[in-house]
Amino acid sequence: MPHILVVDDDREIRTLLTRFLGGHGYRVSAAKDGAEMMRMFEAGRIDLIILDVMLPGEDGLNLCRRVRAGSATPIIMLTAVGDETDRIVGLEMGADDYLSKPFNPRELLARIKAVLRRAGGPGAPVSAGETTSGGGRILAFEGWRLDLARRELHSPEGVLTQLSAGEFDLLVAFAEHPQRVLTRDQLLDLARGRVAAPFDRSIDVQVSRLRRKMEADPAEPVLIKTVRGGGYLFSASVKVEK
Amino acid sequence: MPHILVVDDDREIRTLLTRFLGGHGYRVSAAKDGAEMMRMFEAGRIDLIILDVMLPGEDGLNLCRRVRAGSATPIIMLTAVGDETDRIVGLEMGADDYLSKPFNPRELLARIKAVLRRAGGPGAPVSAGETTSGGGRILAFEGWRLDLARRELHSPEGVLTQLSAGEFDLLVAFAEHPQRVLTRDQLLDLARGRVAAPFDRSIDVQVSRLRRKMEADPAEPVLIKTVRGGGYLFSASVKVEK
DNA sequence: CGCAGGTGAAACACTCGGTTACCAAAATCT
DNA sequence: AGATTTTGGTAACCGAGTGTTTCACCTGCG
Repeated sequence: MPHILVVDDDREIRTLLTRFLGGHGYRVSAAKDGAEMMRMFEAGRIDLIILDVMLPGEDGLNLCRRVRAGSATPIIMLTAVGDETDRIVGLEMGADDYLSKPFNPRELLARIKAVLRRAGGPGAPVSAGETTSGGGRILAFEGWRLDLARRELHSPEGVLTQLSAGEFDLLVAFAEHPQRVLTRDQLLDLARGRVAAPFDRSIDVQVSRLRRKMEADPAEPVLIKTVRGGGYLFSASVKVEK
Repeated sequence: MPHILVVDDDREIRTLLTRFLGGHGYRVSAAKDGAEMMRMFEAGRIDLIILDVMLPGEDGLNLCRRVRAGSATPIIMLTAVGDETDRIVGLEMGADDYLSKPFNPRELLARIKAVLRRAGGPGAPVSAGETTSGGGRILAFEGWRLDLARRELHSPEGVLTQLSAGEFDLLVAFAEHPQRVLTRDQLLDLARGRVAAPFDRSIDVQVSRLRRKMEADPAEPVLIKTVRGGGYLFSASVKVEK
């Protein structure tokens, strides 16, 4: 069930889209401005953002660029009618598609499907002459290199470090939200896409396993710090490479 | 008398096309969704499919792919006006032509004739799993070369590696969707054109056989990685050569 | 100083995936 | 056609990965 984040300052449009997309099998969250959007984007696992260009405060184009700086999450921009300029700038900023207001909901649905299909679906085979580099990002921190496309972790010495699927997913969750305290709930959502059961300790165990593989001294963790009563914190600064 | 299958959820378009094409010497059947379409397609001998992209339930692009998995029957896609994305994806999925709505019936007629002429030459030989447009493509990755036309795999050392038909199809499915987690369902659909039975382990076994032939150390696979709870991932980047 | 809640770690249980063996269907060879 | 080989799928076993439980320990507090 893809999770869509709708960003628009018009309350009516937000409720309309929430209801419409919800009725078509999507999980929908809504934000009314950039600040709210970034908070939600960093907290939950978002599969696609529908982003109005005209927003109070920071505008949509800027937000688009900021999201793109650290993530390949698909973005569909909503532009004012016939505003060619916004459309072009939007695509340059890295938006995946655009739609001018007022729009036909069915058309929005079609674009959402198309964009999601391109981004992660089974379709979209490689086209001739291209090297595939879809979401080929590499996250680099403290000498480590985390290759999201190949699902590989390379140590500072350059050796391939074997991680289990769960360990890898958890590390990605950390590396995509560095220098922030993440609760066990958030980590569970980001890495496993599920919510915590009472007395759920699985994240603790996985953190411990990650530390054993990555920390010089697992008893004195440097990369993944414990925040008592809060959760865990990934302390390295992360650079997005590709 | 060629038999055309029209697939569109709009009743008006169906009757319009049925009457129009019928009047021009074609036998026409109509379906309102994917399920109906597949039923008719499998029941009768269909010479050409006219397929709307936007459909209730399974969408046109998916249907196109499913038909292509087991047949070379020509397909003309109907896309929403100016939807470049759908058009491109549609052609990648193996559609033979596209037309954006609303269209001129005479233009549709011209395209039908053209497509049938191209397809229905001397017998139109089909090999399952082959994409129509991608005649002589070679997919290259990590030194390996996968020749789709000859159905041959050459190792980095240049030696011909023997693969069974099923192994070859599965490898093609992987190489056409690199660096993406593919579920067993998707792989079964892509490589075999069928859906998974409960407790279906056939993909696992085929993956194991592929690894034995291609991985330096099958116990620590580098090319085809396992994503526990998710499926498999082809981790090499692929270049299309011809 | 004792207590309560929080965390790390070891041990265990359960699930999932890799692999082998085997069988039936299909292809190939006499 | 019949025999033989190849191939693909199923069943079964085993090991790896993941979550739960438990206990020890630590920290902060009364």
